[in-house]
Amino acid sequence: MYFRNPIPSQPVRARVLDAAERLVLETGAGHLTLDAVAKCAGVSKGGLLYHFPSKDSLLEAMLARFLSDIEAQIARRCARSKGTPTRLDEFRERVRVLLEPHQPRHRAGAALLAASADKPALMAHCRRSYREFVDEIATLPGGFERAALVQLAVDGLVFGELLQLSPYTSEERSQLVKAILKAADRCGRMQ
Amino acid sequence: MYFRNPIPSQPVRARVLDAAERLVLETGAGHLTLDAVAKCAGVSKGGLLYHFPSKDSLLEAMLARFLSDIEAQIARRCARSKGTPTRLDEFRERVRVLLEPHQPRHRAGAALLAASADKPALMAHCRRSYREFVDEIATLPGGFERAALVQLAVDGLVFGELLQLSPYTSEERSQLVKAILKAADRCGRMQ
DNA sequence: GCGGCTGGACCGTCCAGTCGGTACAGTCGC
DNA sequence: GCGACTGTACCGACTGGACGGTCCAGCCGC
Repeated sequence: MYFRNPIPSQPVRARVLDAAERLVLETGAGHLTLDAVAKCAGVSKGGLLYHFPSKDSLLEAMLARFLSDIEAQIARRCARSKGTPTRLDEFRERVRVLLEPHQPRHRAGAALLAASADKPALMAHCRRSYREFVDEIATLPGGFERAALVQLAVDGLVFGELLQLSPYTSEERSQLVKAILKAADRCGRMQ
Repeated sequence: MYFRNPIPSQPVRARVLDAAERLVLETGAGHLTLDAVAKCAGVSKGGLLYHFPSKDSLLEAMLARFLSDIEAQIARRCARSKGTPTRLDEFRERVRVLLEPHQPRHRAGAALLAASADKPALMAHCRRSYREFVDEIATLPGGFERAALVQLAVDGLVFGELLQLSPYTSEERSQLVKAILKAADRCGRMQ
């Protein structure tokens, strides 16, 4: 399993993962090839395959980084505020993290597109992770439904942008983000 | 342009498009190959290429069918109810159509994944179509924000399922669908 | 001089698209 | 009514390039 490694030395790996994400977003998940990634990351193909022995392992690493990055960012943001964070705090920070404007947060979501196109089986891990999250938000005062609806809206916006389907101007987008955050706040209130 | 053709004779074309959608969902957009589509549709490769002279044209046809199918279904559902349908009626029917349980509505959404993976430029057409829709819902009594949020939740649920990321049980799903429909109804009321 | 790391030539497979065909229905001059 | 010809639908071997992955010869810090 490539998920949850002790994180080998960073620089090359990180550059490769960055390159892979960029390629997915700029050329489409179907054009994510090892040669293109190597070129884009400034590594030789041999070098790439030394760090990621197969394309699958690259995809797994992309997903793993995507998941751990989100958690790390949420933790960092929660730590910044005083006191121990509540479930609601975490939920709100997650929404904020996911909705951060385009660069570079979205780049990470590219991992989902790439995995789904190339090896849908890899999505199982993310689905489990999503499930744990859903189980947690179900304990919010507002209940499962309210929080899940907010999360769905977040997903809709993010996926729309990842697929280049989102038609919103940046003003409309920030208007929507504000509305979603407000809805997230309501998840802390009993209904 | 392959969009908006006078619709050539159906049977083979439809079978091919069905096969392409199935392949995307079952094997991932990256495994949508002409040979696989031909085999799955029970046509020879030459036969396939007679109807769709290139892979791009197949993708365009998938998108075109996806878009026109949605409109057709909305129109059919609106026609079923008495009186001339209002904007709100149309909006609600759109939500219902998109959220119809898995088969075969989702199959059509596969077109989005395939196009985004293979030829992201094709998404522009869909984005424009989405934009027109957004402009329309902005005129609902509840305003742009409320309706857009509902639509985002719809998108989130659908894309989550297309990417096999959605972790919801079927009870949870129908609970969420009910909640989304209720929210759609609120779009008809002044805020 | 050894081991972690990099470079890039090379290989077999896969894939989009080509091409030369077959089959058959229609039609037009005669 | 018949043979020459045309257009439509379809077939599948083939090709050239791309792609994932292998192999091995270095390079450089220690």
